[in-house]
Amino acid sequence: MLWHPARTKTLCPIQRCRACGEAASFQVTLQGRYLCTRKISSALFTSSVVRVQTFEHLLSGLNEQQRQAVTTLDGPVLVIAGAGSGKTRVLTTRVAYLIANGIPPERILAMTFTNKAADELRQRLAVLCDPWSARRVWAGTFHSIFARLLRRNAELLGYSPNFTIYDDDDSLSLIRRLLKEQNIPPKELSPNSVRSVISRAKNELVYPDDYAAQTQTPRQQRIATIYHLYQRALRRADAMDFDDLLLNMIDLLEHSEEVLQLYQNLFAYIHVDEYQDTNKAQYHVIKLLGSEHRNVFAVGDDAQSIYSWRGARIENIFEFQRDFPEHRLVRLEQNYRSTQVILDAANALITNNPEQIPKQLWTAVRGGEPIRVASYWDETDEATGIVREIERLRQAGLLQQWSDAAILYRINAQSQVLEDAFRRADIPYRIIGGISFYKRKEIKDALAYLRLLVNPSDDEAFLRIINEPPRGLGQATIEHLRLWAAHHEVPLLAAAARATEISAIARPKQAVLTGLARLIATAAEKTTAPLAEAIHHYLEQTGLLSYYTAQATEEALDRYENIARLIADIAEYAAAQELNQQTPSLEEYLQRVSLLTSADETSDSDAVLLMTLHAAKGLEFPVVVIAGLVEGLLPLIRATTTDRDRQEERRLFYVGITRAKERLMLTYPRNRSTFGLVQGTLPSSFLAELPLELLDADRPEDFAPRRSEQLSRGLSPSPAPSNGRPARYRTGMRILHPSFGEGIITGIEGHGDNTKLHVRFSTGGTKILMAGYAPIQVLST
DNA sequence: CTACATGTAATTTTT
DNA sequence: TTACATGTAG
Ligand SMILES: Nc1ncnc2c1ncn2[C@@H]1O[C@H](COP(=O)(O)OP(=O)(O)OP(=O)(O)O)[C@@H](O)[C@H]1O
Repeated sequence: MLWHPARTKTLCPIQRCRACGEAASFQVTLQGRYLCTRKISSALFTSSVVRVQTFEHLLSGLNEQQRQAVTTLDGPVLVIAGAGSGKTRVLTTRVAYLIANGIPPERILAMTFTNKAADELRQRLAVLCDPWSARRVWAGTFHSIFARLLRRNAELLGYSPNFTIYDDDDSLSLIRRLLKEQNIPPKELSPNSVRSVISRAKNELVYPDDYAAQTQTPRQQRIATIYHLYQRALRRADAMDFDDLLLNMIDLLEHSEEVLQLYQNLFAYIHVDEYQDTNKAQYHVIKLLGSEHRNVFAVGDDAQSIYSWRGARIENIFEFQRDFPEHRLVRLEQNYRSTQVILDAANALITNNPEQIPKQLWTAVRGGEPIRVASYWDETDEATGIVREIERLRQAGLLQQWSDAAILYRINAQSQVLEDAFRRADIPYRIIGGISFYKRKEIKDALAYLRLLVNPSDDEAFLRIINEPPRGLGQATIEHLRLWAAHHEVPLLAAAARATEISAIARPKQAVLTGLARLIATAAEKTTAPLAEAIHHYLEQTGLLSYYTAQATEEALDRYENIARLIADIAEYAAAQELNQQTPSLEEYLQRVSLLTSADETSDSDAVLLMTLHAAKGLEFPVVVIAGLVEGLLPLIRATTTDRDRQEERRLFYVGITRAKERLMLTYPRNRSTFGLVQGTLPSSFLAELPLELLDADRPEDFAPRRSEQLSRGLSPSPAPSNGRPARYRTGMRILHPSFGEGIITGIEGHGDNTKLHVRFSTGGTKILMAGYAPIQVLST
């Protein structure tokens, strides 16, 4: 495995850029892997007393186990440890330690879960080492790092370096289009389910041909066809979806031995945070990159694995142990985040998951405030109660700043009521994630116009804007254009430019199309104008801006403002780039935007934070409120819920609890209004899994297990989870459904969570309802 | 081709 | 309750 600088030069622009940096130290380390690393580090240790002190300084904030993890430089290291035990701190310090040991920062790879976490890593490194080194480390999410690497090597895979990244919406509308072309009505095969099947397949490394080969049902065969067409369409549009970023990275590395060696050598040290939530494809890349030098450092907690629905595999932990048998396993046992009370509650909860790796966790913070469990009449009440409690804490001086408090919930929809309550109380709040700025319609439209400048083959973008603002181009015109484009195998934009050749389209519309194409082509030409200005001008030309200003409704004005904000954002980006002496480019901006994670949206205003439990992973707050502890919501129970899902819900709750440093409050409403119909709820069964003596509950009798149950729970380590659905259905039962009205059960199909009910409604129709999901009320047996 | 009206079904979590 | 999709009238 020798280094070939000459050959790599053409493949990897990083090497060329680096030439202006510190060539000397670079060359020394380039020769080999661990041998040279050790040589360098030992040389530094012996030659410089000052440096040794620096290392001590780095290690001073760590306990013995943490030090071991940090200072094990060579070979694989796996850190498996509970919440708040300092895993992220260990990872950060270790990167700093490597740099202090003379490892060039650009040879260190660190995969984080969000871009924000990567930024924080760099900020820490800037303090621990120096800002210049911090900036050179390869830190980011799997997706964003892979996107960068893929751009550099795009041609090798048959893409252009400016390939577009399709987000969920783009994929979905593409799939919709393909279904239509195949004459499959969305009712028979929902675009959403096709997308999720394809995505799941990709996460499992199942390619279209593999998938087609293993189809069993006609439905799967249809999906296989769509999957195939979908990949072809993506390629033609010079686009990748999120999953492709991972798959194509694998392709790239397996494509040529040379490229593989290049990156195996470049990334001499590989780090993965939140390792429990990596999927098969991600692990595959880790293995490809790390199998030679074996310097792979992974930290994680199986009890915090909450993304299995996205293909994450806890099994990757065990596979790591198998594939890197010589690894050093480090366990961290001291929790530095939470009080004893909070930690005890979390530990008690998680023991209900029999499959979790057992972990000891202790904290030096004795005692702590009991966990408040508050009950409210309904969700509005609940939100008001939470806000009042936050206000009370603030007044009592127990909340230094608003942002020391976070409200967590299971689904985004829950934020609405909370938002209203905060607004009423006039307390600053901020929603993390949810419908982000970049997902708004007008922003996506504007971005679609921009995408076309960078990638003229981007058909999804073109279809998005072809009649936005309205230009009188409707279904018929679009259909003709599409047929012609398909026939001539050119992108839609190119077809539009040649619209005069399409006789099926009326003259006036041809002119509109060519005009639009010319406008885009002109804007795509290089200008000397500053980026944001040029874009502003372009968006004005498209008519998008005037479309909104002309309407003068409040909504339209809002949209106009949002686009203005987008332009301001671009200007800000450009300024930041120039500050770093880098040229801003639209390409880079668009890539950044498409790879934003929900945690990334920054703002320094002091506000109470509202986010989903998923979004809270890795964060910590002095005060945490978890809202909506209602059976069916947390744990979320759907028709398809399995026991494994239930365990994941429990882990999700575990993640939530362990975000709290000092105070934890859990709330539930006794009634929930769904579609305007009020329904009684049961408190989450998870509440009964928390030791009662740690709680300060309004109505413990609502959820606490009865004495006899408590005894039996104590005896059997893994109680069979009750599935929290008290209603048992029988044929002949009379039931009430909020939208269908009264009906009689005429048949029952399947069992457990898959129970389907055949119900004949008094209104005449017969429906098949999912017993676990449908909001059914039993009237009589 | 667009705009409006009516009916329908629906609520996970996100890179 | 709302959001979206489909159908119909202009
Ligand atoms: N040795 C230590 N001494 C003091 N504080 C520490 C130490 N190690 C970690 N901490 C602090 O403990 C808190 C939790 O650390 P960190 O976020 O790294 O834990 P984690 O294991 O990554 O947590 P999680 O898995 O819950 O995300 C942080 O505030 C961190 O600064």
